[in-house]
Amino acid sequence: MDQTSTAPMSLQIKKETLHDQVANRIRDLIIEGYLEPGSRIDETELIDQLGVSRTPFREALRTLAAEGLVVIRPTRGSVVRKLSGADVFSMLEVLGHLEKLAGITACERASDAQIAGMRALHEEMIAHYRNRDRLPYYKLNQEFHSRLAALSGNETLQEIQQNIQGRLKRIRFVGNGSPEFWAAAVAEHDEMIAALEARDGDTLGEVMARHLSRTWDRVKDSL
Amino acid sequence: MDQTSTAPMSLQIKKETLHDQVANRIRDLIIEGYLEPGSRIDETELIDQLGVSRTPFREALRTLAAEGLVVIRPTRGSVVRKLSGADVFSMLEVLGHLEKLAGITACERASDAQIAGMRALHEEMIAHYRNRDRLPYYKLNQEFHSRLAALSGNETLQEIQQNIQGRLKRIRFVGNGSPEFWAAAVAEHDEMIAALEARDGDTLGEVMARHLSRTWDRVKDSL
DNA sequence: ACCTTGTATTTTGTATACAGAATTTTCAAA
DNA sequence: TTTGAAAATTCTGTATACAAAATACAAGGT
Repeated sequence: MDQTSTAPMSLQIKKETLHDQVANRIRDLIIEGYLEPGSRIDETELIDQLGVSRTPFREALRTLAAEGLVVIRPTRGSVVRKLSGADVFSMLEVLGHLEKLAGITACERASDAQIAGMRALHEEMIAHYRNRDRLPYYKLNQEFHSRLAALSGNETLQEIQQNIQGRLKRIRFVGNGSPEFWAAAVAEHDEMIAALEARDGDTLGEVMARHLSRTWDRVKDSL
Repeated sequence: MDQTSTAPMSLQIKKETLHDQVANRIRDLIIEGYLEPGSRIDETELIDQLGVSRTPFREALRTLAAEGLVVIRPTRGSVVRKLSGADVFSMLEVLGHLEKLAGITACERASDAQIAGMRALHEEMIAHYRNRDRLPYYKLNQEFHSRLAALSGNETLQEIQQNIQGRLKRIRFVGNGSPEFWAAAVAEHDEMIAALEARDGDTLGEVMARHLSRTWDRVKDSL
């Protein structure tokens, strides 16, 4: 996750199995919109587009189902999960509380170096914001929130945050909002960094929660 | 969930696919301790014990892996996931905050009938407690927490609560604690019901959080 | 025309076969 | 005995084959 850290990284050559590759590929296809929410997943078609057999493909589907990205209807095929407004709201509600918790614990548990790293990331984001580079900003934004979750030191929190973030990626990507929303988001990130540097957990938690409930405003119309 | 409700129930015959059955079966085997945490899962052996072929079996394994109950090490077989103390702590920390949220929102969103249902369930639990019937109490306890999560009206919260609860089942079952712990747990449930009936979200949330952090005390020595 | 019923086609679920890794065993040399 | 390499065996990953179910389609009846 943190390539620049000094922690000893495993040199293990990662051999990714086919089903993992397939799962990753399908995830991307969903996020990038090639597979539309609600649409049926044509096994035969995707299989020979990907050039794999059914076995790894189906295993991948089951993984994605467990992650909540697709829905498998027994004997009736699979569908890209379509999120209702209520679904998204509920996810953001949970995510808000989770990130609030992450913020509070991060203030207690993070090292100074880690906090400095967050500041650096934030500056990078601001640079992209100044140039109005949406995609790179978007990507760093994902990382910003992931890293903050990591600073909580709570692996379960991280895992769940990752999962929900994954489910929402598509929607956030589409409903990336107006210039004003963007500016507000940047301002909120500013507050977060300040609170984190001051190790003011309550404030950070409060900002995180607010940030997430704003996200709902930013996104809700594109449903 | 509520079989006695007056809502029209679907008459659909539920056809469970083999891999779902297998996944459920393996889940039970893990919870009941036939498959020990950390032990390798012998594919060949389990396959002919269950009387299924490898395909549904492997699909089931991948589901369980996504749920966090087993770990699949590429080309080196699968293992029942063994939770470290830190794992359990992190899960309970998250679960505590989630259930706190559930409590707060339940006070806002639950109907009087639903609250009465919780009271009834609580009375049942007390009856089991008086008779020192551990297993039935344990089962209703799971339901108590699930139902409370349901009252939040937040599906994502429910889903995640379910998932974490599932991962912890085995451990909770083993470390079911001393009589004093049990009595304390019952007392806490008492507080919860009272707060819920008073629709006092803050108090309920506070009790939920406390209850979960006590759970850590109840369980931590059995790791 | 529209619904029904039976048939063909497609699609899904499961079993099995095969290839390539990893593990275990064997056996010889230090 | 211990060590190391090679062979044998057992497992895992993937492809494919077959069966059962669902869907699409067509013919016949109302």
